[in-house]
Amino acid sequence: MVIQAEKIDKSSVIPIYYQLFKLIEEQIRKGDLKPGESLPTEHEISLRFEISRMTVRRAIAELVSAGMVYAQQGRGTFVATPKLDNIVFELNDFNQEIKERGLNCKSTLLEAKIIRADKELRERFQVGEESKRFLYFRTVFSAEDERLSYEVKYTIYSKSRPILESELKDPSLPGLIATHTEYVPMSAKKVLQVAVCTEEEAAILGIAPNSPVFLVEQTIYDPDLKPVGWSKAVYRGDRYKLTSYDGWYKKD
Amino acid sequence: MVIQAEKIDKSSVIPIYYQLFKLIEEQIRKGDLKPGESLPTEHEISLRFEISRMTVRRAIAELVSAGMVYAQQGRGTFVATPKLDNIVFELNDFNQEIKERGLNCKSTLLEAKIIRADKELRERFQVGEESKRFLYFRTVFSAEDERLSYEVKYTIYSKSRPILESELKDPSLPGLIATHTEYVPMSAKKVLQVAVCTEEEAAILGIAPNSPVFLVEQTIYDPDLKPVGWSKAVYRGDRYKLTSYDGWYKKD
DNA sequence: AAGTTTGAGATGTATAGACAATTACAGTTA
DNA sequence: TAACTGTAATTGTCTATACATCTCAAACTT
Repeated sequence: MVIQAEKIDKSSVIPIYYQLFKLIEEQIRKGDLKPGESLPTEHEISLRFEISRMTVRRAIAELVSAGMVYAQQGRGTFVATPKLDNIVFELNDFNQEIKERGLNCKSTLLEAKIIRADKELRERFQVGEESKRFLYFRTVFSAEDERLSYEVKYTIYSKSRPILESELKDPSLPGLIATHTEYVPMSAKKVLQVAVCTEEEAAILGIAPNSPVFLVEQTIYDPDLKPVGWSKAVYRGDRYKLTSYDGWYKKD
Repeated sequence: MVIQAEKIDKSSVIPIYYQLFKLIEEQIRKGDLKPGESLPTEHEISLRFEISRMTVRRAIAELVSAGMVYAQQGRGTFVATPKLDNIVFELNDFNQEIKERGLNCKSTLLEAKIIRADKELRERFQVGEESKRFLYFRTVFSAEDERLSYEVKYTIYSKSRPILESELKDPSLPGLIATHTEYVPMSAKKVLQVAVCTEEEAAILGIAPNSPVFLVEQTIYDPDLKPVGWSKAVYRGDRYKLTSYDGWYKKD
C-alpha cells in the first residue's frame, strides 16, 4: 500500500493531520485499502510525508474514532470491516438478549430461487434490460419455537453459483450479497415504519391479521452507491421494542 | 472550580490522561461543574497536576468526544448541556425536515394541571407517601393544521410556581422539568413500540381507531438516576418513519 | 522436539517547547 | 460615542524525543 506524499500541503491552512486523515479515508473508500489490510506503520508514514509521528497519530486517532480502522499495540493498524450485519437499529440487541438468555433461536429458509426481473425490481436497483435475473429469499426468524419475524430479500444475480443451504449460515443481506454476487456490500439505508400485517404475514407469524408490526426496508449499496440488495422485514409488534439511552452516561 | 491534584497517581499503570478524564467526568456528573461553567485552563491544570499540557489536552479530547465539554479557541473549555431535547431517535429529524420545508408546525397545550399522586405514579417515580402532587400535561403537535402526535407528560410537583402558558415555549419534558421542578434533567431512557391507537387517541389525531402508531415512553432521570419525569407519546404511523444509514460514509 | 529467552518492531504514553489562530478587553483615536 | 488597535490569554497545531508496553519470531536452552 502506497500513499502519495505529494498530496499533503504543509503550508496550507488546513491542518496536516486532517489532510492525512482525509487522504487515508479516501484510500479506504476507493478500496485501495481493503478491510483487514494493514496501514503503513506510523514511522513509515512520518518518514514518507516528513511529518512528526505525533501528527500521524492524530490523523489515525480520527480514523479510529470514525470506526474505519483499529490499532493493536505491538501489531499495527488495520482497516476495519463495515458493520452491516445488524438487522436494524437496536433490534439486534433483542437477538443478543436471546443469546445471553440462552434461548434457542434460529433462522429458517422458507424459499430461495432465481426470479425474472420485473419493472419494479429494475427500477429499485437502477438497472436496465440487461439484468434479467434476481435472487429471491424468504426467511423466518424464531426463538423457542415461536416465530418472531419474517423477511424477504432480493439481490442481483450475477454469479453462476448454486444456492446451497449450507451457505446460508449467514442469512443477513450483506452476507448473501457477498456470497452470491460479485458485489461488495459497503453501506446500508434502513427505513423503519409501523404497519398492520397482511394475511400472508399473519399466517406465517401465527398472529392475527391486521396486528401492528414493525416494517423495516433495507437497501444495501456497493462502494459506488449502486443498490445491490433490498429487503423487507416484518417484526411482531408484541415481541419487539427499541430502547435507547440519552445523556452523559456511557453505555458500557 | 478546584480539582484536587492529589487524586492523580503518576506512578500508576493507569494512564495519567485517563485518570484526569475520569476525575473531571466525576466532577461534572456530581454537579461540581455545571453546564455552561468553564473548566480551568489547560495551563492551570498542567501546573496544578505537574503534568504536560499535551497530557491535559488528551484528557479534554476524551471529554469532548464524549460530548461532555466543548472547547472554543481563544475563550476556554466549557461543560456542555446534556442533549435531552430530542423527542426520540430520529423522529426529530422529521420535525427538522418540517422546519426546513418551511411548513407551519406548532405544539398545542390541551391541558395542564396539578394532580394527586396515585399508587402507579408513586411506583413509577419511586417516591413514598410524602410526594402528594404531580404535574400533568397533555399536548398535541401539528403541522399544516394536521395533528401528527399526542403526548402525555408527568413530573413531580415540587415548586410553588404557577403554570404559565408563556413558559411552554419549550414543551419538551426536560424543559418542563427544569422550569417547573427543582430537579435537573440529566439522562433519559426511551422505549419505542408499535401499537394500535385507542379511541381517545384516534379522536384527538383524527385517524381511524386501531390505526397503527409509534408509541414512545420516555423516562427522565436526574444526576442521581432518580426518575423525575415520564411521558407517553403517540405518533401517527402513516406520517412518521425512521431512517438510518450504516457504513463508513459520513452523514454530513 | 518442546519450551524459554531475547530482541526487533509496532503502537501507547508523556514531556517540553514553539508558534498559529481566535477571543476578549483595555486603551487610543477620530 | 464609535471605531480602531494592540496585547494578553486561551485553545489549536506541530515537532522532536524518550521510554513503556505489547507482539511476533528467531535464537537459544533443556
